[in-house]
Amino acid sequence: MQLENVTSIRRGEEKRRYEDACGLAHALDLIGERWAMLVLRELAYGPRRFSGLKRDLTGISANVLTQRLNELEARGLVRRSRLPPPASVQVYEATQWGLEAVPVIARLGRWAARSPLHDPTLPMSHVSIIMSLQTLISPERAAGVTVRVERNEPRDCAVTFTGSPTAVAGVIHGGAPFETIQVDGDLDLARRFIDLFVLPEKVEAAPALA
Amino acid sequence: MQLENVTSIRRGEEKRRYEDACGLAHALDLIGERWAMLVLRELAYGPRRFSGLKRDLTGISANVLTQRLNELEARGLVRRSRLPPPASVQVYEATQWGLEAVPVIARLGRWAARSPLHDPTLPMSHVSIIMSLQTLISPERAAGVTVRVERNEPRDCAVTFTGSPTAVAGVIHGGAPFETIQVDGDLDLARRFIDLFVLPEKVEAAPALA
DNA sequence: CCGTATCCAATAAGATACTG
DNA sequence: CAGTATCTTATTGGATACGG
Repeated sequence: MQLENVTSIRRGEEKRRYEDACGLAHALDLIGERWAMLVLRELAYGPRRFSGLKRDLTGISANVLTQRLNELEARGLVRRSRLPPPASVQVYEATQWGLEAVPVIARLGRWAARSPLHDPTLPMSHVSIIMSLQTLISPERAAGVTVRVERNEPRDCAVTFTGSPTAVAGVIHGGAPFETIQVDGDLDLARRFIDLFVLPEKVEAAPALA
Repeated sequence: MQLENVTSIRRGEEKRRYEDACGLAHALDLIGERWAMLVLRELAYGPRRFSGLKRDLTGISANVLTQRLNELEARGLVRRSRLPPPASVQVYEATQWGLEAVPVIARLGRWAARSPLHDPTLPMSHVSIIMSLQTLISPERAAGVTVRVERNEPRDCAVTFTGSPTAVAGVIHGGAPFETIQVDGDLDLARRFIDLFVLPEKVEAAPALA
């Protein structure tokens, strides 16, 4: 009985930490658990509801999502808040500091895109495709252009790309024809927009097994 | 029997992946397992032997280290090689692509150093303190200075800092007095060297529990 | 609909002993 | 030294049930 209590208390407090002063080890103590960085990714462009997170994080179970959100909140990366009436629903949003990790994990994604094992045909979340616009933009090609990325209702758009995230990614990053999704507005501008983004060069396949 | 075979085959092949085209998700498929990024960190400045890795990755067990190294090798991040005679020992070294992840995970470490939960008094590896010199250098204060970081025997050094990684970190990053370690050579240069490094500002403590 | 809690099965991690 | 083998424990995921 006593021992069981001790165990359960410890479980909540210390979990499985790296006992290491290295900043990276601490980063992994903070956001190294399974799904944690992906939860943060989903919060990159503003507050989200539980059900939306669950839907977009394909494969996560409700109890794990609850646990990750609680941990991130306790560690100061995520805050619960309530949308103003009439919505009045509870949402989760990243704190300022939590948002500062986003460009770093985005660069991690850019690094991984060079992997020969990367499969871009898998489903992806809405946030992922948006984030890819920030990480895959070519500084040279975008010289003189200011690209601002935000989540919003489309208003007065010169061009809109409409479709599933995977299909839109296929057009913007994979060179798929416009017909595979819905592209409205200035098609020439659309083509110039797409040209701003360049996939990083693939690494040669691993020598041994895949 | 048949089913067991299928299970064991699958275990080796697919493990527990995120089925997500997002680059970040793939990065976590590659180096998201426990210890993987820390193994990569240890390889950041050159090849290492198994026993050295095991010693510096405090708390890792031999079987997990073996598994991580095999996975990283299969994924093209790490290569086994053999030191030239007379050493002739087997070592692990990061591939070019693997090394490209290092600055990214280093930035993750810098981000985490802002955490109020970070405890710099914990033990740290030799690699960690070296890496901190790259991540915590202040561009302003180091303007005009070229800092090159490498692993090597000390040769013709104007200043040397000798001590445990934690103690050296205490002097360089924590403002501890020189007497806590061994500092040889030009003490004034040592002081100017230390001034190049600035810890990032702490975030205010998390509101709820720690 | 928005979560939270609980139970169960599958895996990953940790501890330890052991072998070439 | 460089790992394997084995056993135990912890975490994860899936299903489902439950309260607001």
